[in-house]
Amino acid sequence: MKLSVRGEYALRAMQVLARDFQEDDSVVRIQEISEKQNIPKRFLEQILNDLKSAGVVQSKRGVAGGYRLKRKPEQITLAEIIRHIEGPLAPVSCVSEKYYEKCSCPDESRCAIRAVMKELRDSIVQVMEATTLADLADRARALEQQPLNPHDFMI
Amino acid sequence: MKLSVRGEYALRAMQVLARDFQEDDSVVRIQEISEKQNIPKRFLEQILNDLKSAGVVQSKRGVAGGYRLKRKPEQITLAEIIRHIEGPLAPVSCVSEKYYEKCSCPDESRCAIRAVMKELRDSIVQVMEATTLADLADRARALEQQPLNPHDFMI
DNA sequence: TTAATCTCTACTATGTCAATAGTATTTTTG
DNA sequence: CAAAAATACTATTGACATAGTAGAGATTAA
Repeated sequence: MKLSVRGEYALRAMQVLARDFQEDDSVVRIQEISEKQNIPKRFLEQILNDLKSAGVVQSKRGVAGGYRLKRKPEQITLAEIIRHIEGPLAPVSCVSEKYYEKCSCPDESRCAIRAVMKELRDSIVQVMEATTLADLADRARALEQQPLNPHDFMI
Repeated sequence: MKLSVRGEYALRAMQVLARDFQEDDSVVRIQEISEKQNIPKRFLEQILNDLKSAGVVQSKRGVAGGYRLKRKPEQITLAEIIRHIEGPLAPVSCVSEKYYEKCSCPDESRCAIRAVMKELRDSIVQVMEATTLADLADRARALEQQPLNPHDFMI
């Protein structure tokens, strides 16, 4: 059920771009994202390049180059990012809406596991479609306000 | 976010054992599970062996040998099975209750992604903890009643 | 022209999926 | 009681995907 490291890095990189997003053409260097998030730089390059072909980010080459979100943070969901990096959100492909593949079981229509996996897919998709990069940035800003570990504030 | 093939096979095998479960000492042969579910036999052996050390099934060797659930189907959840086969249910280890691991991000307590992943973990755990092998067997029986593909019955 | 940056391709290491082969145990049968 | 057959058990191996590294090239600003 785990996200791949690739997928996790992608989300963390997008969180940085979302947090620093401005309407002008300002970009953030790979180096900077890499340092802020402890992500291996060369690996991050590949991931950002993927997200570029996916239309999530755009890049500027050369000396003052870097990456920025191609659309507003409100218009990019976590689901979109993960689908481009990892493929289906569904735990098994036979319940995927966007990447359906027949599974090896004898009769999908009578597979009880498939029924449960559909429920699971729905809850996963629900969360990932509902959360945009803008939400992420808002939350990040809120968390930055807290001076200490949030556990200390739980009543 | 995908289940490994191993995990999927484990669930499908347990579905068979749950469906055929009886209070006596009857066992089901690997061969039979393998045929019913189109799972490579030799691979299934390894998976069932894992589930044996996990205390989910028990085995009987020799001519009339095979596998059976070690406990009643009501007492085995999908969460237990997947945790033993795959490890954490959480999409990233830094939000796992049972298998927590520090992640590489600079400050977990201020990571917005982590907050979202926690929500996701909760919905996943909710479904997997709530579903027992008895539920699966009930659903399987109900689906067997339906003569045709359930899509045909949706209004 | 130089330096900083992204881009592209290739390579390595590790882990997972799956198949293969052989071993150990139990029941049946002669 | 011993041999044979059926079954679970264990270890090894190869193919493929994932994670990460490396080098050379292309583009841009100063």
